[in-house]
Amino acid sequence: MKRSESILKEHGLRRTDFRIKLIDILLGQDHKAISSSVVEESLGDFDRVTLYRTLKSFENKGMIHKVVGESGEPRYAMCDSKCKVHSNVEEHAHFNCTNCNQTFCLRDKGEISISLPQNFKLLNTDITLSGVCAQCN
Amino acid sequence: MKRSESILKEHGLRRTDFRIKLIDILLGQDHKAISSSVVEESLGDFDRVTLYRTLKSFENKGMIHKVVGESGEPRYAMCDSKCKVHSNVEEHAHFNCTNCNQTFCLRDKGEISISLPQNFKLLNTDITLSGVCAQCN
DNA sequence: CTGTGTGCAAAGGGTTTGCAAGTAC
DNA sequence: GTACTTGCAAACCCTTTGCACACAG
Repeated sequence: MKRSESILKEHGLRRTDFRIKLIDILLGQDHKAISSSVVEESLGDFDRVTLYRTLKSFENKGMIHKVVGESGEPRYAMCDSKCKVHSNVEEHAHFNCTNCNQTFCLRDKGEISISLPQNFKLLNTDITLSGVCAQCN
Repeated sequence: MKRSESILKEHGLRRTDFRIKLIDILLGQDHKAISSSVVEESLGDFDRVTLYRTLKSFENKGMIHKVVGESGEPRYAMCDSKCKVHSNVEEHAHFNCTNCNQTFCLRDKGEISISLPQNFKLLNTDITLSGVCAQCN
């Protein structure tokens, strides 16, 4: 069984062609988060509505996580062991290259020290770095 | 001259009723970033297109900064001395309350230590915290 | 067979564009 | 008077919803 198929089975979702293709695309991104429009380019023949619904269903199952960058355009990446978005905790930071506009999932969550106003309770930290990636440097 | 008017003059923009009203609304938020829909509620009689254009023009002038949270909904806040978005550097972190959904501009930029992949060049750090604010706590 | 998934059409909502009229300076 | 602003209408684009058909299990 392909990896994409076992991922679907693990999460109790039916193994359809569309979903397998989508997971394969996401798995092929090597820790980069891509937008739905980029997914579309790779999908070839597709229905946009199905894509949206499938992404949402994957997200709900904790299979993928959504990153919303400065542009507001949502991007998606497969979750791995360091990805616990379903419990509202981002386990890694993201990096957006200002040149090629690609978004990378970093291995590191990062350590942050910041002073909050009185009586504010911190639950989650979302860190998005930007700069120039290795390819563009 | 009102503060809002002098801000406009400083940035070389004409002092129209709409702009003065908008700046007054933003100044009245006490370091909270608000969405355009919230601005609309305060504006009363307004034209949405003018609002979008004015926000964009203010942003380009470095008078306000835009924060895009997890929802992807853009929010805006007046810039102060600690706000240098026009040079692509965020000088403070943001905090989003998961209860009241308000976004606060923090005084602190925060210190972060994180390891980047080889040859990545870091230019900017965007930190968005979430949790419960003092009012909701 | 049954419930889940997909495709199509249409609606919804936020944002942008074009253009004519209005107004700050 | 001139260039900048505004208001209105319409276009755009992404996303969601409704519903009938298709298909995995």
